[in-house]
Amino acid sequence: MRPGGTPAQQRDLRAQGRRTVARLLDAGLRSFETIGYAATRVDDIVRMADTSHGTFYLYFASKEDLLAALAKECAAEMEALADGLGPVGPGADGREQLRAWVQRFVDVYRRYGPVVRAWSESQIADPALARLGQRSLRRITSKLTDRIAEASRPPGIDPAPAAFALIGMLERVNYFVLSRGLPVDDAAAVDTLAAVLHTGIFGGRPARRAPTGGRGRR
Amino acid sequence: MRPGGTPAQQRDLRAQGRRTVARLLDAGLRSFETIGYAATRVDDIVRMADTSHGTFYLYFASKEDLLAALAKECAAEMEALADGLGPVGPGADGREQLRAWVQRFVDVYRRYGPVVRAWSESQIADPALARLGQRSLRRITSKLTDRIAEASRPPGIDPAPAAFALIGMLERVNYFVLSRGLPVDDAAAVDTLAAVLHTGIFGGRPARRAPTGGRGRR
Amino acid sequence: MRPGGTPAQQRDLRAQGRRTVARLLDAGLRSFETIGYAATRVDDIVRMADTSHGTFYLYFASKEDLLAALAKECAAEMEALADGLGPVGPGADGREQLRAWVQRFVDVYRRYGPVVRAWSESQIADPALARLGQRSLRRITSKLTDRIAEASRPPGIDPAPAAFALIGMLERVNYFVLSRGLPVDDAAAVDTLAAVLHTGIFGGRPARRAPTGGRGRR
Amino acid sequence: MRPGGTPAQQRDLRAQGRRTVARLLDAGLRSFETIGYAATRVDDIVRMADTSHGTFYLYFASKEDLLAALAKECAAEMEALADGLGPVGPGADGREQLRAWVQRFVDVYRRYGPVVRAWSESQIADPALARLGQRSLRRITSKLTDRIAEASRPPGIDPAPAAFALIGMLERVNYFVLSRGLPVDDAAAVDTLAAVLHTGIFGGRPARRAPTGGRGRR
DNA sequence: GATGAATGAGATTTCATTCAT
DNA sequence: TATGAATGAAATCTCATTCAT
Repeated sequence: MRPGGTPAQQRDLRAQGRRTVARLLDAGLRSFETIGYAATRVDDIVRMADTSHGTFYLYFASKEDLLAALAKECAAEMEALADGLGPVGPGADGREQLRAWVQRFVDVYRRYGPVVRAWSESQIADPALARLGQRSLRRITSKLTDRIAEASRPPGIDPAPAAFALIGMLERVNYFVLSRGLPVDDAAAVDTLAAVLHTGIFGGRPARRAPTGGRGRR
Repeated sequence: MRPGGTPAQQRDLRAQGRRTVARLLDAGLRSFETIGYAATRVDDIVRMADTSHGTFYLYFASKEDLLAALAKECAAEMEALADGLGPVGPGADGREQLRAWVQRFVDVYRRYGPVVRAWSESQIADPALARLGQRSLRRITSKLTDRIAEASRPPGIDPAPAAFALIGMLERVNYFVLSRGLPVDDAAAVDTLAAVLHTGIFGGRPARRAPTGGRGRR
Repeated sequence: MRPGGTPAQQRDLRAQGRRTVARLLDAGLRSFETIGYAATRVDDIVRMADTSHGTFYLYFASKEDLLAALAKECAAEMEALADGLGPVGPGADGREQLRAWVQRFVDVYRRYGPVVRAWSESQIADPALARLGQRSLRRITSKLTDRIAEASRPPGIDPAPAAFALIGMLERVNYFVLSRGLPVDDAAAVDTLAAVLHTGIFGGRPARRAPTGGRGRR
Repeated sequence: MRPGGTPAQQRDLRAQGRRTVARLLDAGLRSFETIGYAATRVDDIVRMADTSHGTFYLYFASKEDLLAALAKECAAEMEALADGLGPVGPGADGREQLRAWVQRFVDVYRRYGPVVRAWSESQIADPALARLGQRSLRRITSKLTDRIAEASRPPGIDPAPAAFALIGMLERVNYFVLSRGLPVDDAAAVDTLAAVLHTGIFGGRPARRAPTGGRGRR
């Protein structure tokens, strides 16, 4: 659990060491959240984790190594999420299932959003890390592509770009709403996202009468 | 036209100076595109613009100041784009109109994408710049919100989050496809985006028979 | 003791760190002495202290911050000096006491002269530093003003400007004689200063034996 | 009149050129006054003189060259001032004469104070300029030394250091009172300075009854 | 296991001076 | 005579990483 960076993996940590690793990972995540990966200094992380520079390098080979550790956690979560999406039918239950899945995405993103963003930021960076990201993104979109392809999707929808549209829409709306404090109600956002995806991508029939929405809140 | 940064605005430039400003802005944009804002050094910019550090600081107070100048241009383009979207009807012409608009977004983003991304990256950074971004985003989404609200949208769609979904989806797909070399055909992407938005957000009727879609991915 | 600059005060230093701070302070003082504050480069200081730029900024925020640290030491010394001046009587013992005090001023100035001068040089610069200087000067002159006011001073002497005259005369003569190599004997300078101050400001009677004196009024 | 710097002296200026030189000299003086010589940028000077960098170097070889031009003016004034001090008698007329002379010093210093200070600041700087300053200081103090030596000075007063004390006291008090806004009345300062010098250095008899002082203003 | 100290390469920024018009 | 543009050497400052205790 939470294996830490390269140097940490070459030893077997005791309880105290594992706690320190966790503190550093959390501090990194928090700082990436607040000021972004690029702007985060190792000093910020160790101050937040209430430890020292020396200790940081006891467990991580570099700042990027810590990002990589977080990224592995994040990739695992995201892939599990993608795998958790079953076939989406056109009816009300399909929509409801989609809604639940979007909600799960929100939960994961609330924790790992900073990592996802750091990933895009650190454009070329470490090739190994970049490959990890691309591989993960490919797995996720390929799973989604399959789900879209098998659905009774409307004409004009090409499954591959639609998968990118799906994941991109989720990511950005979550970013806008969670990280910036945008003036949008969370529940309404989840409902709307599910509706757009269902109707627009999975060929869902619009809900007869919207139990929650339709009143056009602003 | 292309007013340059803070120091440049306090003098009135001659033709030569204006040319240099333009060269620096272009070089900055190109470098942000290639290696990202964070990774770009002032040195990269001046080498690309074939001038000296001293000259850079004659026209811009800092790298962030250059970003701000580009951001103003970008905000103007994006707001014009938003204003250019007329009412979207549910029929084939509504869909076609949306497709054309998405294509225009692609064109603008091809130029200013790096700025848009830098904007999110440089999270809190300079407050004035952050405010500019928020104001601009608000204007754009508010315009889109109006268009969505007046359309015969499907139930379950709340216009405000839908506007964020719209712009977020466009932004990310363009980023994936344009900036990363993702394995998606451009035209198919535009068609699919237009279709998702039309059906999923503006309550458009699905096209009778999809002329472009259905052929799978590449 | 010797608390260092702003960054140093936010941590608690160990012995090694305190030694480094002291080395930097001494190197700064020496360089200010030799070539003046304005002409001193951080590079001069770190070379003299046999350390690196990085280390300098570990303990001081800037060259000015180091000056401020020295200034605090200097202000404390100067204020202690001012407090050490007792009532000055008109007789030989008053004169002798004044002479001893002037000699102590010389000793303090020999160490902190460069700081005093840098203080006036860096005219408005950092407002906090300027305020510190003004406050200190006010304390010193106010103490001196009191001593002058209580002495049997000659008519025409207003204590407040006289205090400035006293401190100004001491400062400049020390600067001329100590820092520039002006052709004046140190002991004669101290004697003369004490005599001028005693007779001219504190209403002292001229010394008994004197080839030119003896017209002994009062 | 106001010959300008080295480059200017190699041409003969027309009216317009002479006006520009004067504007630059004044701007320099004003800036030295406000923020000091070291902190003054050529840019400050040309902006204040409402002209350009190119023009500056048309008339002055460097920033230091402008200081040198001002310094020559200043040295001439100061030496004339020193020459203007006649023998100082011990009586009331001697004191009055001294008072008038101190007042003339104040007038000169009000204009050239910044130059005097820049002179001390720019410690080693250009050797030619340094020599000019030392020569001028020597002339002035030597003249003053003679006047002190010939006066019926009190015992314990060595003329050479006394001359430095005299000029140093005048300089600093003027600096404190004129340049810093110190809480001292100008007229009282002049009276007090004259009294201190007369009694303390020139062996003057104290005034019978003090017209201004004695009540110990603060 | 943990820490504060130190480093130095590299990035940013300044500014006196020269140049082209 | 005047100007804005350009320069580049030098100065300041940052920060990931290593080291000694």
